[in-house]
Amino acid sequence: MTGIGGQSWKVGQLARLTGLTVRTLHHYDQVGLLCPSARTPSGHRLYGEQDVRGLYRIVALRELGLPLEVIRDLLTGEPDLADLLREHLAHVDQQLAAIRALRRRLVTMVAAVQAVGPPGSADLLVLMEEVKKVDDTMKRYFTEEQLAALTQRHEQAGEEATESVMAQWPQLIAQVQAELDAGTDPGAPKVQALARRWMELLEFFHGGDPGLRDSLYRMQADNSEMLQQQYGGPSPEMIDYIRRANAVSSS
Amino acid sequence: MTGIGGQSWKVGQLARLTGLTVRTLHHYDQVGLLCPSARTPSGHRLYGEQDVRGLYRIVALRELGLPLEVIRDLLTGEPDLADLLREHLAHVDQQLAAIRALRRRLVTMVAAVQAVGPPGSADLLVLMEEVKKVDDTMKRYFTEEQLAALTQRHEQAGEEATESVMAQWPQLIAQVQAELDAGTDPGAPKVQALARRWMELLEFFHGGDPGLRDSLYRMQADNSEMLQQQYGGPSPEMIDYIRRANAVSSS
DNA sequence: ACTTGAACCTGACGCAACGGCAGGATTTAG
DNA sequence: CTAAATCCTGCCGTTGCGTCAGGTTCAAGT
Repeated sequence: MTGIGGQSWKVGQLARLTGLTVRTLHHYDQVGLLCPSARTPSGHRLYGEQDVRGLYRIVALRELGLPLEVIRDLLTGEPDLADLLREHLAHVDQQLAAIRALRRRLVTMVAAVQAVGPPGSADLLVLMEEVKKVDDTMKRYFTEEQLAALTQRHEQAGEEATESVMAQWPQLIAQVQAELDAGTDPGAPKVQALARRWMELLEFFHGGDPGLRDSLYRMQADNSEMLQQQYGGPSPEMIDYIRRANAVSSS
Repeated sequence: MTGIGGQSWKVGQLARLTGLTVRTLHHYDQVGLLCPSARTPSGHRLYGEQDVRGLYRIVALRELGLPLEVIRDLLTGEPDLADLLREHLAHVDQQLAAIRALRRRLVTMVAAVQAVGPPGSADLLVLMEEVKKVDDTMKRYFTEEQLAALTQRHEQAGEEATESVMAQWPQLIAQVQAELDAGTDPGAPKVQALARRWMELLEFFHGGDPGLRDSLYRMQADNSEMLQQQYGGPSPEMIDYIRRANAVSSS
């Protein structure tokens, strides 16, 4: 009655046809998502053409990440697909934000671990606290988009490049500190070269984006002691020294 | 024996102390992740200082998204935290890529649905096919980073701006088509204005990024018929017309 | 000492979307 | 007519707990 001699499939055939598993079709039957419109006298499931079409719709909606229950509700009566999708999109965005935050912390943690070696169980806590502090600090100074941009740039540059740049900082800081201690004039060629190198390395982070650059500077200025103590970052004096050096060259 | 008069906590106290739930502590005991080092004669759990420290480490690792089983293995014997974290990071990256792809499809789908109205069940399949095709096409012409940048820009611009820009395209295309049909010279002021408007709207997408712009142009050129039929995109002739108009103004 | 309310215990089901197995019936090819 | 393939139903396992349920113990007030 489901069709005038319409074709029909058994579970295994339908499974091969659609790339799903037999178990999945059983499951969909069980939860009332797709019940075969017929059965053989012995109880074998028989799917008609309507069923197959329905299945394809189910798969389509499933690929959008919708839960089966929602799909079922959608197929019986439609409480507005558009609204539902937008709502789902918001949910996906939340997940996305969460997993991006997780990734940030993980990256920081990996960097920290390979920088200071495997933490001796007690240090793990301290390390995580630091990682969280860094993460919070970043979040205070950068928008979600800017953080994504930073991550992007680092991915694009590749790991070895990032490590290379990171490795050059302590060296550069030491050199500048030496000149600062020696009282070298900011206008001296040596200091000018160092300042240029400094800006190049910074460029790696902000990529020329003025928004990123400003955020970076503000974070630097506001948290210089913390950065200095925890990561051997430059002191406020050093920042000022470089600033003066740049002022000389641009005047 | 666990300490010389060391302090101890009962589940509820520890729960309040750490912000976890009693059930969670029960669970950690059950799976062997954190078994209290002592019990009262009647069986109430007593956590010592060591246990509390252990718990904090567990929470720290949990916040990195590590599964409890892995955390347990880490705490008993350490199969190198650094490797483990890197491995986990790779896993997180996979999830990230998956959810980004999902988000892309969802956004496309939402846009399509609100553009053509709620699909009449049968159309849903066609729509999804189109969405997939668009997604595949985008993936062929843009790198993952570029796609992220596109999304970012749209998020930054806000939904209403995006919709506004999208709404202006058909109008602009119609106007250009009219001039094209009328055989107006590409150098005519009217056409010049339209061409400038054209470039402005395009700017909204590539945001001035040359890589994005090139990808966009290549995709346009390679898939003009498809875009034209499916989305009322401009014809190759129209593209050429605009190109000539731009050539005039830049010469 | 007695009562009462708060805190504690163990055990078990639920969730999301199936995977995988067991044990038995049926279909189909040779 | 037999053997292999396919089908059936039902149940446990997954992840990290939430949420009862039914019973015991603790701490305080009278």
